[in-house]
Amino acid sequence: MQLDRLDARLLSIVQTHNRHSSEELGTMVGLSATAVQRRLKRLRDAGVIEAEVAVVKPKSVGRPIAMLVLVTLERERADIVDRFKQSIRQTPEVMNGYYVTGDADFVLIVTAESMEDYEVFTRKFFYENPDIKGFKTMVVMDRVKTGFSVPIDFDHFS
Amino acid sequence: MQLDRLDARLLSIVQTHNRHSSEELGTMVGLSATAVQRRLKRLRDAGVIEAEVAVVKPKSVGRPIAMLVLVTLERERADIVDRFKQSIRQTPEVMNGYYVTGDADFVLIVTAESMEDYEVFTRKFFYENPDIKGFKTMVVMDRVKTGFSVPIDFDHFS
DNA sequence: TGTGAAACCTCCTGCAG
DNA sequence: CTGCAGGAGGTTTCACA
Repeated sequence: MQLDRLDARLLSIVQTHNRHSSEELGTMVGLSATAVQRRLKRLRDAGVIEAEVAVVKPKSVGRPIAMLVLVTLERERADIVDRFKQSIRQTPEVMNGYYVTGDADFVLIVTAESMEDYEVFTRKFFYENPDIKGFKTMVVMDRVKTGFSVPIDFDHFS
Repeated sequence: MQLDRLDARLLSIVQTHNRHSSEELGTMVGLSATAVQRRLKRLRDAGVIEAEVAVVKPKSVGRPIAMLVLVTLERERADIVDRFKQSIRQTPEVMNGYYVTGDADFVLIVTAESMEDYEVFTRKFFYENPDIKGFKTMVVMDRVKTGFSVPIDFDHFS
């Protein structure tokens, strides 16, 4: 799908604040409310906007701590990789999972209620999985930047 | 703020799909539309809901690739750490930044338009920063799980 | 908590530029 | 593609029970 500068500006706004009215958005980018709605619908239907979500503070729901885990598989074979991707998707404690090149095969962000809780998690998720060669846990002391705001360069759009 | 089971159920819904009508939410959790809206407003005001955002597909806006970078500082001193946190917040290419214990001091998720673009970024962001001792780049081959869904255990709420 | 009313917003459609 | 206008339905905030 081909985007123009107005789409880009709308995206950069709604990706950080999705509760503006169409009229507000219209005055911000210089369009009518109707045009804004048409464009947002187009962006949603085309999958440019993948989802619209509320961000919940983890501490408020009893998950104050997070770990960053570097995972290495026994063998980097397609079926093993796919199987591990599946288990990532099915495990709610894993908030974030990346398949990467380099020292590790996967990098995960895992939330926990406590250290003991995380320890229990590692037993079930890592030690009982024969595909996993090893993992290294780094405790997250501060989530400096969370969120998924993509930098948007307006000059790249007509 | 004290949450109950209904709040927890509302949160678990809106954190993955924030476009339900209040009435839909009401029938899902067993409340009237008005009560749902009152609760959501309370959760927003209390900061339990930190933000409401649209998730934009990075590929659609010209940022098809991502790197995961392990950063080590020259010295882990409070003022140096704080200065680096600030530069993370001010740099849009850094989508995600964590201050961690262990082998590295920070872990970043950086988006780029291309490898050359990333190389330019590393010169400006890492090599020109005297606080940085070193960094190790891992190319993200697949973003298996992105998003911010916190696992919510309903049993933990009255 | 629920109900009901009023004001506003959304979303879709048709029409015109 | 744009804006304008109309209508159905959802949101949001009141007061009141």
